[in-house]
Amino acid sequence: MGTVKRGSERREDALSRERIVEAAIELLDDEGESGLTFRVLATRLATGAGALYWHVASKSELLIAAADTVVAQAMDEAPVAASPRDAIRGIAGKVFEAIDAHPWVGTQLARAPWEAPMLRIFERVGRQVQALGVRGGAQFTSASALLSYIVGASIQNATNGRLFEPSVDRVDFLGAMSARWKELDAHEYPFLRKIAAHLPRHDDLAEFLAGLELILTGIEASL
Amino acid sequence: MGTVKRGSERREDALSRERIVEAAIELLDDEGESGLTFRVLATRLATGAGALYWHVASKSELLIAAADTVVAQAMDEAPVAASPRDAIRGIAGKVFEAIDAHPWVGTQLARAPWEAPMLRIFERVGRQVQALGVRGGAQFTSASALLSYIVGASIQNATNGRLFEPSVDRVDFLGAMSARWKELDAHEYPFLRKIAAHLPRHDDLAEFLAGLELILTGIEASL
DNA sequence: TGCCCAATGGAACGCCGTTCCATTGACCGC
DNA sequence: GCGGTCAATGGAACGGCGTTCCATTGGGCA
Repeated sequence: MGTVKRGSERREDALSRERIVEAAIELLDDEGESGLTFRVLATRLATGAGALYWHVASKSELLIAAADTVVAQAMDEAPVAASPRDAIRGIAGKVFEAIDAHPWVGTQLARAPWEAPMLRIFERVGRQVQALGVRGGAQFTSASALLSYIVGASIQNATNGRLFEPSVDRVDFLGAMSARWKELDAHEYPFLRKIAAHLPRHDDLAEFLAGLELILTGIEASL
Repeated sequence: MGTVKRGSERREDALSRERIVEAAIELLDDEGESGLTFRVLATRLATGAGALYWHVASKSELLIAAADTVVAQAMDEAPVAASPRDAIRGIAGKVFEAIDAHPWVGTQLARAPWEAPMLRIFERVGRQVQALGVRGGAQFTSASALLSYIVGASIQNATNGRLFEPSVDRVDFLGAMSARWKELDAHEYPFLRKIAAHLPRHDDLAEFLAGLELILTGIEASL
């Protein structure tokens, strides 16, 4: 092929920011947050750790880029909806799904809440809040509340499957958690002890969406 | 003093789990999350890093204990209230305040959402949800939604003051953020660009409590 | 008084993120 | 075609981390 403006393609397998981010996402998914290491990443890309720094400034920048890629894709996949309320449900569901599939994205959003990935979600939610008929400063309030809930709840959910070995599945995890709650001090933790019984048969996504409805109802009630 | 059951007091300045956790909190507050190091902590306590492991199993256990101490104190300080709704406002406010004063607590809650500190908050919120008249499975849904919102929003707020140097204050931070939002792509980010103007004069705590009202309204509407 | 063992603290291990720099090899002007 | 230039590479080295190991200590009890 002819000349390309800058650097062009040295080799077919040349390093590039995209290839690095892609490999980082794979590694994070495979090995978890502690599995992402410049050395391991370099090995997977058949290069040296130093070379990565030509394309990526630091590990935290790489993490943000990785999270942004996942979030951007999730936002693109969010279904078009008839009503603003449905649109918000769709966006929330996609975020929940993305963080569930990539738990490290949740941690990342909590660590850097004002970076690109969070802004993407905020923008999408905000537009629908506008479409809902919310006016003025309440737009910020409502969109922020939705964002905080969506991300906060997704993070908590995603940790379910991450705490123990991958071999321990969700049902076992909830069973163990329920047992732990039942053993709490009766005087200090009456509420947790009482609802511990509900834990094993609760549906994460349904619970998440039910919580979302509460906020949506609150927003529409204050229109 | 006579004999004490176990180990007793070797010296007045003896190491103990409490003293270690206390020093860790100080260090985290002074230097931020990256400032907590077993070596630095040992130096502050005038001992060696290895000695700490006699009282504390690992760094992550220490972080949980530190966060739990802060959260427990915040919960103890939560005001008694006339109505359940006021009580929830009080609890939320204390959590917000605690995470604002100790941003590392927020990160910690996001990283380990099923540990003791989170359960403390869940219990307090859950009791008030019960008192509000919510029944059965909806208690879990409502309390979870409140918890996710309270913690999620507090984390986002706390990061405001942590991103840049301590010398950069809140107003400058919000101004810089607002400027960044105004420079976003006009086609991709219409909502953020529009509300960027509101950013510099928004009141964090008021905004947080306004978002809380949305959920409370939603909960009471579905009674 | 002497033993025991909880408690200590310093050294060492294997990682980490990051920096440095000698080397490569494709492109551009000649 | 040829040589110079410089973006890009990758391996070595640096300082610091969490954690482990172990020789040493010194207070309480038989």
